[in-house]
Amino acid sequence: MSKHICNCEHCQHKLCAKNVPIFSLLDPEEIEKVVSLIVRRKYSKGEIIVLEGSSLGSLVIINKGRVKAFRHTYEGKEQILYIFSEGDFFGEKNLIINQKATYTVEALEDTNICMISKNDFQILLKEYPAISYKVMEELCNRLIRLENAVESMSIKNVEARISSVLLEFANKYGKPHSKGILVELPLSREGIANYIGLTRETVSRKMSLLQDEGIIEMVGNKKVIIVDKEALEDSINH
Amino acid sequence: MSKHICNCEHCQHKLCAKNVPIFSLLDPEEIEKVVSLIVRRKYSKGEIIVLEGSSLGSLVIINKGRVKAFRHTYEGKEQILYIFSEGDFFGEKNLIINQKATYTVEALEDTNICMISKNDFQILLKEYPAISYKVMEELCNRLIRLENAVESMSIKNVEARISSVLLEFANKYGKPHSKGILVELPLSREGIANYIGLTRETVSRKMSLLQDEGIIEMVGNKKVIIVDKEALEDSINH
DNA sequence: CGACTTTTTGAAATGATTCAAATGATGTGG
DNA sequence: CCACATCATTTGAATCATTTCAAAAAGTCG
Repeated sequence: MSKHICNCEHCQHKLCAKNVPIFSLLDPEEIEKVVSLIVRRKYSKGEIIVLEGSSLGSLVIINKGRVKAFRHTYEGKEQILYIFSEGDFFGEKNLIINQKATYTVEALEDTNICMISKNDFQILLKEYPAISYKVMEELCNRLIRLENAVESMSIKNVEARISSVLLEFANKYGKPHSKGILVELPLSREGIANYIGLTRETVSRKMSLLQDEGIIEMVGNKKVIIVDKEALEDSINH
Repeated sequence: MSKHICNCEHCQHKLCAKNVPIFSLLDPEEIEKVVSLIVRRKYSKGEIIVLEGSSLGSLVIINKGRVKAFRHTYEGKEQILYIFSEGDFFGEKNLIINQKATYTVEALEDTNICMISKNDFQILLKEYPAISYKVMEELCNRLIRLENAVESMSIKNVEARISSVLLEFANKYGKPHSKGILVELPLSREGIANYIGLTRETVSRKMSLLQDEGIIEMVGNKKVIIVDKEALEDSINH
């Protein structure tokens, strides 16, 4: 990981763009150009950044914070599709295929974003093919994530779905801890339920079960320690 | 739709590549170059084209026929992720992020494919940015399809899921008919079940129900007439 | 036409959901 | 820093829909 020059309060130093995966192949001069096109904005926890069905007309890149992307089903439930954090982007569907937002995006915590207008981004894509390549990479990764989600949701074994999600969070947000891996959950029980298509009660019951088995340990409502990662992995494949 | 010069038995005339969406922005000269890189192959119904976990090392474009892309869950069930037909491609994950196949691909009928090696395709991407753009477009569409699938699978109302799939098939494969839209189903009842995460018995029961309501009419096992498309659409949103 | 495969239908079992209540966590103001 | 009010989580019991297993009916193909 290369050191970057950034000690400003809101990460406004130009070289920050270097840390955004889709711009990572650009050289400093090109980064400068990208940075000149960026508009910054801040959102507080709970604020809506994009509403399903609207057309934002910009690519949004997360600079700091976490957001959830979800849809409201007609039944009133929300289905969470993605959790985006630093370096992730969204709004690409509007830029690439002129499609209105397929999900609502809401800040899970205080969040800073960078926006590049449709026009500017299309120019960038043409000028720097390396960006296209990086975007394709990320779209592929997102496809894999959704393919896994579809498989996971077709699985009858609900415990395996919970294990999957806990491992996903552990890989993304986990930190070493004396008892295992400490994970700050980005979502409440209800959020987790909406992420994997269950009810909050079921999530609660199954997580308690995993705790009884000594596989995880809950620390308050917002943290979990993965005590036995292997057991968690095993419980997915049966 | 521009007329193309093609009267050969297996569509081997060069200009056929013009009909592949990702090459559609290229001019005749460029198409020629692409065509020179293509290796053709045929598969019979039921044959495996790619096995999950293998690395094919080529982009595969379907020239004629239909295939299903699926995974085996540990429970032994198969989860179908995509049905690809003429003009669709797969194998892009290996080329773009060096990822082994995330699904098995099997021919649903006799199928002709075109293959372009990883190396050649990467050269094409660099040389013709228009291809990158088209690939991104298609990846976006695939994301939308999977996002819909995830939402659909989290919905409790099973009848709505069946209606969704029937409409999807109607849009892709439907033909006008005196009673409505005649659809040649690409999948058996069991296949449909594996596509939307249900059992074949449930699919059977719910389709019979739709028939009793006069919304569809089954013609043997492999065809369905959508009699009342609006009612089908309504049943999704409630 | 006849053998085989696929689909349909029936009845019982299973497991998540629902609704309700209790317990536990969190954050605020005194 | 504690007490209280609020919100989230857990737990319990009944319900409901899909699954499962089994058998009959219908469709397909040589």
